[in-house]
Amino acid sequence: MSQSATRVHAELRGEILGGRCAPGARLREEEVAERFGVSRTPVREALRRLEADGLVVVTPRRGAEVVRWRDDDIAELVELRALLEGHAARRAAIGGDLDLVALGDLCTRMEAHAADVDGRAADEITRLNMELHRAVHRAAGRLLPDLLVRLIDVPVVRRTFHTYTEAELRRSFGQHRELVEALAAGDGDWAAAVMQAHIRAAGATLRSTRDPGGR
Amino acid sequence: MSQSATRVHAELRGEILGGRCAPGARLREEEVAERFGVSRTPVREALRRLEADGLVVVTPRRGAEVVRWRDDDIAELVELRALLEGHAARRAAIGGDLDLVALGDLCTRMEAHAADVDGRAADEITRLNMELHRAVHRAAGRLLPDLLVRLIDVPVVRRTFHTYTEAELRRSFGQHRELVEALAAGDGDWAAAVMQAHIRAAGATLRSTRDPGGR
DNA sequence: CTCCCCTGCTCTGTGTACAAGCTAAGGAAG
DNA sequence: CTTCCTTAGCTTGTACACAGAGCAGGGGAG
Repeated sequence: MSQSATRVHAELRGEILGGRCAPGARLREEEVAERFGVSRTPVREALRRLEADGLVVVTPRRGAEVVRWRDDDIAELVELRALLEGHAARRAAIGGDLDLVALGDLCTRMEAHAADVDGRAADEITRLNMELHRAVHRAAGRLLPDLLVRLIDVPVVRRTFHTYTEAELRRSFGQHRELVEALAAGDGDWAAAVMQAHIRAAGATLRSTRDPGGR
Repeated sequence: MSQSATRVHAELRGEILGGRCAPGARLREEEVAERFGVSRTPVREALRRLEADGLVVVTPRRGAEVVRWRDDDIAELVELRALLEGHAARRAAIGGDLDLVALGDLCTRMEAHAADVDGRAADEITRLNMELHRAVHRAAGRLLPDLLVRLIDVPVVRRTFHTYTEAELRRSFGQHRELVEALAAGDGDWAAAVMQAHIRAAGATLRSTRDPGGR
């Protein structure tokens, strides 16, 4: 949209996803405006877009505050991702036009970081992973990507790859390879199944990380 | 959020959904502002919210214009609704707490309008129908309703019940009754199947209306 | 001592003014 | 006659100012 508003939106988004903004923290317009060196107008627009992304909740006369995620929400989120991304994989395998070579390249680049998960590699893996998923979404339709925006980059996702064990990481990469293979074969059911497993496995890892003792 | 912005948003939303705004029509901020007797500020916010709803597309230096729906989009939309609403019905049947009496009451009130579809009844049926679906969505989770906002009240939906034959209308109402029965029985698969059929039947009616000769 | 009311402050909601960018139309040159 | 450049108009993007609604803190009364 605008220059400043877009920039503020992206910055705040990064801060929230990166955990640098505590859940429940209030985002006062003037404070944010001063911090970014702009007026309140673009800040207001940025906050509204964050609300549309589901990252903040804005109450009529109280302003915006960073959304709090409950455990129930996380579970529902994994469920919906599995459903929608599975559907996306099926559609992409059947009809979507996607660059299989580029997808394979993404896999290769992710696997190159398999050794050093502890360093900055996790961020890069997160980025590449998101790029791969997005490519599948785009191939699946026009409306689907916009729907998934509210689900894919939720706060917790940001930290996911940091907490992966090497075994989990290899499984994840293996599923990526299998997904590409299923897409290449044009097998919708296969692609959907792999994607569902992929998402649910990530969900399980996430759950064990946040709640080590089980439920 | 605000008073004026909320009002303008609701009004414009109604105009777009009601077909009083032609697809592709540009919505200039000052023009809208003058029409509603407010300044550009709340209008801007209303337009951004419409963008979040997927009802307008706003291009950086060109402003907002009413979204154009292609036939492909409609098909994808029905697909996604069937997927997500089916999921919602399953979740609602299994765990969600919903007022079954109230749902039955909604069915009764809809059926009362079965005779005169031609009059103002169609609008009332649309409203009641939406209320019933929303109740199921709410019972299914916290994130789901927000996702479905972008899908449920798309322009074409508005005109749906006007074009229903009496037979189609009866089938639709019958499916509502069956859905409530499945929900009462706590049978997730049953509820999901009925809902899927319900959505896809509506999609078929929609398709035959827009494209009488078939594909 | 406690509870209620009042007052002051803070923050959002809205109005308005200015600046920047895009589009299109008109004129001049090849 | 065609094409490119320039310029003018329109529309959005941003900054700033004011008004109104909550909320908190303090003071007074019971």
